[in-house]
Amino acid sequence: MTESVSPALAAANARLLMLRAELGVQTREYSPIAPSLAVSEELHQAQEHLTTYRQQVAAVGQGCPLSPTDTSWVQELAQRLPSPTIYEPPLPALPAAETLILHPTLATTLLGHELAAAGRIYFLLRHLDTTNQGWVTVETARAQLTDPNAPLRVCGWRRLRQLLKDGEGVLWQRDNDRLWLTGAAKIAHKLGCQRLTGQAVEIPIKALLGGIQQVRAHFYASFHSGREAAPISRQTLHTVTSVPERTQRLYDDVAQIKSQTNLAIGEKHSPFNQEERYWQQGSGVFHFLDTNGQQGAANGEYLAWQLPNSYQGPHQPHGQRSRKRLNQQLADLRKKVAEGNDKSKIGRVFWSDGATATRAFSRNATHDQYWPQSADASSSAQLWFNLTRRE
DNA sequence: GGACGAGCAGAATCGAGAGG
DNA sequence: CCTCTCGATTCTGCTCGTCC
Repeated sequence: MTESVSPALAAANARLLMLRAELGVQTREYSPIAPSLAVSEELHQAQEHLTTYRQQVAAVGQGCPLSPTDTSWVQELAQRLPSPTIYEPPLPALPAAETLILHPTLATTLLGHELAAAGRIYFLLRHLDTTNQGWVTVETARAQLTDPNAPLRVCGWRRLRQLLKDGEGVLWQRDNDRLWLTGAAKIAHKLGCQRLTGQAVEIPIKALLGGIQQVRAHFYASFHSGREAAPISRQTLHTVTSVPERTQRLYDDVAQIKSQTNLAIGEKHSPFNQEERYWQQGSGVFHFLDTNGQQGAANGEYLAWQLPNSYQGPHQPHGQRSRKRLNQQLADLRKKVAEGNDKSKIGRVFWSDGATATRAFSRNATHDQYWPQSADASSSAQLWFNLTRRE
């Protein structure tokens, strides 16, 4: 886009470039005061609005006697004219992307370190850094995040100052008037994260603009969005996400996480295996009467027990590539610090099909392995087959 | 009895205004 | 820019009920 520039401004710009060259400061590609696309678009809309109104006035005015002595036509014209509507320019638009990429492990780690509020600021600053230069000025942050008219307004300036203090050294480094944003891998490393698990997900910017509860809820929900919908207990979720069970249920509602009841169908019922199963599963075991004959003959009696729920998050997965890259960066950072690797003693027990569950069972028969039965639309619960562990 | 949902009350935290 | 205050919002522990 080429625009004419006043000679004085052009001279001043040339002088600035010369001074920068003398000081050895690198100069970016400079576009001389061309109005931004958004501004010229707004101007164009306002002009169209004015043109339309002029046409309306001209159409109504035709046929009116233009006598300088008789001014009654003025009142008549005023009654026939449409009342002019005030042109209201649109609110400043959000940067082009309306979603941001969030790694569930990072989100839950922020929750665990009471950094959800500061984390929200971090992701919004990343969003504001449209050129990926790695920093945002404090002035920009203040204008975009605290101004009552700003589309990204989430708090007052005083609260922003507190949050900038909270995230200092972890989420960003403040250098006079700039906030240098820390990379995702470095944040994870600083917060003691071993590796990123689950798929990155796309979170709508809108989700970060509500109350802190909504933000926390979406951070929590990203954990479900980024993993398979395998059963997981509230207790395990508490361990993994640091969100108490009561709060998890609340977040389920806020972030619209879908939950699914799961039931495991075991062997045919007999007094002997009932005791055995009680011993293994505890008192959650109950009598399942198969009236429809889904497991074999109709009205067969089986032992069954309730498994933890499975959950489906509201966000779209983003793919594996960025996670692999970040895990490589994390591994590089970890090389500098000697530490053990706490591998799970149990490992995966829920599988998508019987074949993989059987293979897993053949490798390790010390734990039950489960795979889902084909879904029954009439039932609210998902039923699971299982292979029983051998002691 | 385990897992879950729901309601309630008190605690904790947040956010804004006032004043220095 | 900091501290204090206070109302609003959010979180959490407790209890009870339901389902299997």
